[in-house]
Amino acid sequence: MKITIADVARKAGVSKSTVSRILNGNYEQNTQRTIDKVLKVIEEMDFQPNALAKGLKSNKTNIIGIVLSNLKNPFWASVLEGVEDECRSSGFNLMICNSNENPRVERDHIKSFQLKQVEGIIINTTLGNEDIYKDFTEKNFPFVTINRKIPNTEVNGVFMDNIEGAKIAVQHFIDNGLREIAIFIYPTEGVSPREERLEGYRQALQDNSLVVKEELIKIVGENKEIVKKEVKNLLNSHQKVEAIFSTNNILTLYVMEAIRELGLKVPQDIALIGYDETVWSMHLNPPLTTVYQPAYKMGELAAKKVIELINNKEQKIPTEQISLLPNLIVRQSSIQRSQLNE
Amino acid sequence: MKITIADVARKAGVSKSTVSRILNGNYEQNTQRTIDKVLKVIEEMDFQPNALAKGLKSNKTNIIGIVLSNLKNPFWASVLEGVEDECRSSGFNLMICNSNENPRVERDHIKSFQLKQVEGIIINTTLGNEDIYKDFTEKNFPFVTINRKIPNTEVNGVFMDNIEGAKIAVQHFIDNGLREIAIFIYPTEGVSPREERLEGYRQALQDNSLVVKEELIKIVGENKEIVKKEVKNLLNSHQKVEAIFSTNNILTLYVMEAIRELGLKVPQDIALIGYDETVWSMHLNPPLTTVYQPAYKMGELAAKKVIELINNKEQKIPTEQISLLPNLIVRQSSIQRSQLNE
DNA sequence: ATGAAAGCGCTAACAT
DNA sequence: ATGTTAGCGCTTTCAT
Repeated sequence: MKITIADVARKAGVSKSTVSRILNGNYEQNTQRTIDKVLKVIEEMDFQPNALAKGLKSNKTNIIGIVLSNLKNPFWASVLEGVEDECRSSGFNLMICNSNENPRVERDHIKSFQLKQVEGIIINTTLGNEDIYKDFTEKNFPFVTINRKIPNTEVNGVFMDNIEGAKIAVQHFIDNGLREIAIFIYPTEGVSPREERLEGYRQALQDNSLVVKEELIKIVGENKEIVKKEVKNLLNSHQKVEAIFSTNNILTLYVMEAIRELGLKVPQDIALIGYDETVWSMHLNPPLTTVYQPAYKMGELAAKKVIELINNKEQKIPTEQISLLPNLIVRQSSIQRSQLNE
Repeated sequence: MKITIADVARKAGVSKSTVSRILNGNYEQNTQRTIDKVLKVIEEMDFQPNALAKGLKSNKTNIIGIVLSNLKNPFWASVLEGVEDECRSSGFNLMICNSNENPRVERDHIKSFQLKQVEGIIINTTLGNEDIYKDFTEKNFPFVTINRKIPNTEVNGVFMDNIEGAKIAVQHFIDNGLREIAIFIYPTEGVSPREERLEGYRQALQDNSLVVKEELIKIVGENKEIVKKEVKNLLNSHQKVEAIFSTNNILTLYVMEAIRELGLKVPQDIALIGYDETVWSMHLNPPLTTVYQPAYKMGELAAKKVIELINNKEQKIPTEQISLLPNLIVRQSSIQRSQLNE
């Protein structure tokens, strides 16, 4: 049933080695006649070399594994696209799985990738398996983390500069004359992008000699109703709040809904900036100012890095942390009426 | 460096066969002592069986491949999640790639999957490689299409009932007293979901004895500005239009933007229904009525189907087409003021 | 209850 | 310029 290299060799009247050589482009020493003959037979028989056998022998599978923690967030779709494109253009296949933020699941997936002999792994870590990451790095196994930093561990990674991202958002508010700026953020829990966004928020205020008011820092979960309640409480309190910096794309939708339900207008009553540019940002009412993160680029660079590591396994390449700069996409949600009319 | 079954055998003082048996749960005829001993050594050495060798020998890789055509659309993220979950719980790994709607790329990916000996393939076809699909089906190779139907070809597939989806949307308009209903749709180009949505639109009108007005059928490309121009032309013409059925989630955002720019209100001036429920639908202003499609379910069922085919390769299972029903999520965008005040 | 040995399909060192 | 041969790490039949 399945055609092997031996079948081709027999039919072409040559040895398996010759077929193998030609298959792999080691033409140098072959007669053009032989090459043509073998190629013709391969074509005729529609021969498909078995990558398993090849991989077993050569220790190269041309497979990269990626572990994501959340497929639903469009941010990750872009990252995945970047990784996929890069893999494709470099001739690698991509194995994907979803840890769903569960370290146990992540661990299983990594093990499974190893059994399958993937040549490298890209991961958005759940921060529960540092021992594995450390082990990989020590063993020189091609491994790249994305998005989340791993504390106290020198591994290859591609990250966003989240401090900067928060700073440009808050600075933009300040530049527009807003001073009472609240931040909505998920519990940081050691997740570096969250910690950094909060840190960036603080820094931006301090850089402008403004005091950081703890009551304007709203740490919220993913429950929509609770988020909305927090927004309403904040805006109804005697706290003066002029602007909200919402640090997650879905969270921002909840915030807007709450504001709308209060009968308040963005940006006239309250200015708003969201984190992560999405397809819908510009279509919200009003169009939303967002911190754009180069997600596709992050995926692409991560893939490039693993591939570089794979192609240079002999050399011990020093670990590298790449940091990508976000930028602000200014729309109406963040600009007060006075500016709007200029 | 790498530990093999031979190393384990040596250390445990047994043969490779014994280790292999125990590894694969063929305990029946082994002494408990041997089992324990071998298991202990496996544990101690942290032995990881090489799936390549296993696959080469056993002709089973436990890998499924999926070819998607568009990673960015959140609809596909849900599908992917369904596929991934099902694969995981059934012990399969998932290889993913993106055809980007390009049949040539799709073809390359499929070839590549075959070389890697994937045991089954799930695909959202670009409709350019029917020969391959037919071939797979004839050869009894586990193969399932999703979302798009392949004309004149009996292959396994999981689809949405797009005729029904369009009908419930249009019927909802009609039930609310709206008669002049326009549809915005991408060029059908043989893509079954588009054809069916258009068909469903026509049927719904006819079922209610309304005439289908060709000038209310707007076939548009993906260019935002052109879409907006079309919307404006339509609403500014002396055509009476009471409602718009927008058949794609991104398209709907463009439509809304154009309406807003015209100074018209949804739903008072023009009612609107979009296709595909998304995270942002409920947060638009006004909240958008959408046709919800069970995307996760589609992914899950497709994966279940390939796995079923994989596990029963001997039997020729007749091809099956599964159709999933969408349903309408009613929000304010589709309900005219009169209803709103009830 | 366990072991020996052949072989899955390929590559590569060595031989010619 | 091409062929021979010995594995890669595993499974599995056949022996014992």
